[in-house]
Amino acid sequence: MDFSQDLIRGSVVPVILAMLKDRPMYGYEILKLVNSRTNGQLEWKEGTLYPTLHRLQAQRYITAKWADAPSDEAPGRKRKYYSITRKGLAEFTRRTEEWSEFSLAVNAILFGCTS
Amino acid sequence: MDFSQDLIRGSVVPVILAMLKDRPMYGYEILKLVNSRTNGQLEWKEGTLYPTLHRLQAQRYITAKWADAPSDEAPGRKRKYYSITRKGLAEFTRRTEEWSEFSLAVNAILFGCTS
DNA sequence: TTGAATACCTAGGATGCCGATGTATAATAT
DNA sequence: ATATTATACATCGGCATCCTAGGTATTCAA
Repeated sequence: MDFSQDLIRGSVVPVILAMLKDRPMYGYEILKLVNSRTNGQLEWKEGTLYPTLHRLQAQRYITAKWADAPSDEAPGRKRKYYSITRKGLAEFTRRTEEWSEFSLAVNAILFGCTS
Repeated sequence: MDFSQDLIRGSVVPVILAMLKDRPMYGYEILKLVNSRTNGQLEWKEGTLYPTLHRLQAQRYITAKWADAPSDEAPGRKRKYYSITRKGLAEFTRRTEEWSEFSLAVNAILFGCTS
């Protein structure tokens, strides 16, 4: 199944924040992890991810820091690591609640429950 | 809770098709019913609904027919009733399945389940 | 008769996903 | 040696679509 752009739109920000909630990550890593965590169902494009990261940074939900990749991983490579801020954590909570209520409302209509 | 536009976008078409699956309806009716069925959580604007109905009609997912409102309901009023087509029904099925898989994938990331 | 509710409509602004394209380096294959 | 792939970052413009703001017209209650 290849999800429509309109579905993707609503999920990019909350999913990024959810990823960074656990630990700092770099863009390319997020891209691959979202892909593998959903068995290729959520397959973001780079043209979607990178501008979104910059936007979240401008909104102070995340911070960025260039650093060397660990020498036992990818020696000599530079990566841009993103971390979630306190403000971003609050936004994550808000977005997650929003998603929960939203998906409940949509499910109620799509799958009956007209009681 | 006031849902973001990005969340709304993915749901408008499947929800309309779900409504019309049961019976023909007119635009204003859909607007009010979506609102009440979700306790005001999904509150579409007219500028969202009407262009979408026209688009769905152009795509042959629904058909439109002007008719008088029932005399015991709103005598003298004209309404534009929309019905779902066979093609629209197939699209509804496709969209509903897409939504199910999508929300599962998003939930998996937002609420852990990293197993 | 004034307002609200019903019932339809569109134009244009704003937003954001994606295809295409670009840069650069490291690892791998031929 | 050289070509290709994978890693890792980035931007631009096209396109779709949600919403604000405005419009028309009718019915009904205050």
